[in-house]
Amino acid sequence: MNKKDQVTRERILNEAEVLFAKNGYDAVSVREITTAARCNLAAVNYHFGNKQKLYLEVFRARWVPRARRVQAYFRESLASQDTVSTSAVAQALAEAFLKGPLSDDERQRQSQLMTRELIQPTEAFELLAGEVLRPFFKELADTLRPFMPKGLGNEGLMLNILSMFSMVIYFNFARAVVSRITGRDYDAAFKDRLVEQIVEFSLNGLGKGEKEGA
Amino acid sequence: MNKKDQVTRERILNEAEVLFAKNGYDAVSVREITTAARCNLAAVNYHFGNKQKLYLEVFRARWVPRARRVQAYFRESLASQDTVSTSAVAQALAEAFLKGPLSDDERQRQSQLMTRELIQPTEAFELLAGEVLRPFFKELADTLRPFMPKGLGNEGLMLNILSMFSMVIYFNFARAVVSRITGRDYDAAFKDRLVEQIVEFSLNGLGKGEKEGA
DNA sequence: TTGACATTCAAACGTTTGTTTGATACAAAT
DNA sequence: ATTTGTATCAAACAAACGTTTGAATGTCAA
Repeated sequence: MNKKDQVTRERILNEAEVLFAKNGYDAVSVREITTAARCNLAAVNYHFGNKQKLYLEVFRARWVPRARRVQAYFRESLASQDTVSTSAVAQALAEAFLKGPLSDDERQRQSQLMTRELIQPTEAFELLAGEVLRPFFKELADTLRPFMPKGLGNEGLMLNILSMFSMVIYFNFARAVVSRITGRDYDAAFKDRLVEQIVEFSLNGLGKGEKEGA
Repeated sequence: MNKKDQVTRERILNEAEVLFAKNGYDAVSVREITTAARCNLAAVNYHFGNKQKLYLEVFRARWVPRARRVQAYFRESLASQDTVSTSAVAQALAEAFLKGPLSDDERQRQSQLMTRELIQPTEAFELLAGEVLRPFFKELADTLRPFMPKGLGNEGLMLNILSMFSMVIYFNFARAVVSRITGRDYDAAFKDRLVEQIVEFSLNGLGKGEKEGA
């Protein structure tokens, strides 16, 4: 294995991720990928075996590590608080996903790749669910458990977490609708607004609390 | 235009909807569609011009009318209540989308088609957003407005509606994850549970209220 | 310098793709 | 019975697809 090889392999992975995220697996041809990566057509099969295995490797080598970075950001952001509370968890969660350690392009790719797997699971879904989502939800559950009402079972807690999660990923992947409905661009100010929205809604639902603090 | 023609055209639309929803535009071939519809390959181009126009017609002739049925169901369900309240709106919304007038297959197709357009808008997105989502959100906003805190602007109200909506569509399209995390099948009982979850979360967020009523 | 191995490359493989064509079948109107 | 218009069909089209091949190139150890 050469140095030049690594470079080509990496370039293919990068371009494949961008194209798969933007257009989906079937709409992207191996020729598109290799042209974007400025290498020969046969390079995909040489380095990855075939197109499907390249797609899987995008998740293994790119998506999962990035998801772990987001998770780590969430963990640290929570640890930096003096006291953990429900609102701190919601805040850290929303910030990690909507702002967090990823660039805006990375974030968009990440949620597009994930959402495609959620709609129509392939082999990559096992990676996504088993290595990232399930452990992360488990961690969230353990963190939130002490603050939940006694009567709330594990299923109820999980559903609450999924409810928060639904907002977080929705505001990431459905930008087209959100922009169209609110009439706002996805700039830094709007992302702040969305974090605020998710936190507030997670705490009080439809407005009961009139933003007493802050 | 013949009677037989209508039948073929309808069969193509039906099979196209099923396949586009399940596999996405690019993963479905015209041959697959015409084989499933038991007609000649050239029928798609004869009746619809080309594949892309067929895809668009699926939204025009199938998706939009179904979305209107869901909307109507929501409206009637709300009208049948003696008094409109925030919780009644949330209840009617969640029920319309998760149970509502559609069969389970229809519901799944509907949200898969929509979610694909949300991730990666095509020409069909204009139909979806302009003819269905925007007017529906407008209606929701007008209904909820009287119950919202005075300080809440139009943008805040819209974001609240989008937050509810995010849960509703998430619990529809991300069945794979939801099932995997909660360990439950999407049977009638679980859908009831999800409606309850969405209503409760929409009203109280993360649990502040310990389900005082009911 | 030679040999062994890893990587790139142009070219071709056999399929499958969306679309077009021209003949045929069928219905209703003249 | 003949004309007219519509719908279906098998067959073919060029283009694009994923993958394979075998030769060329580069790299490093012996």
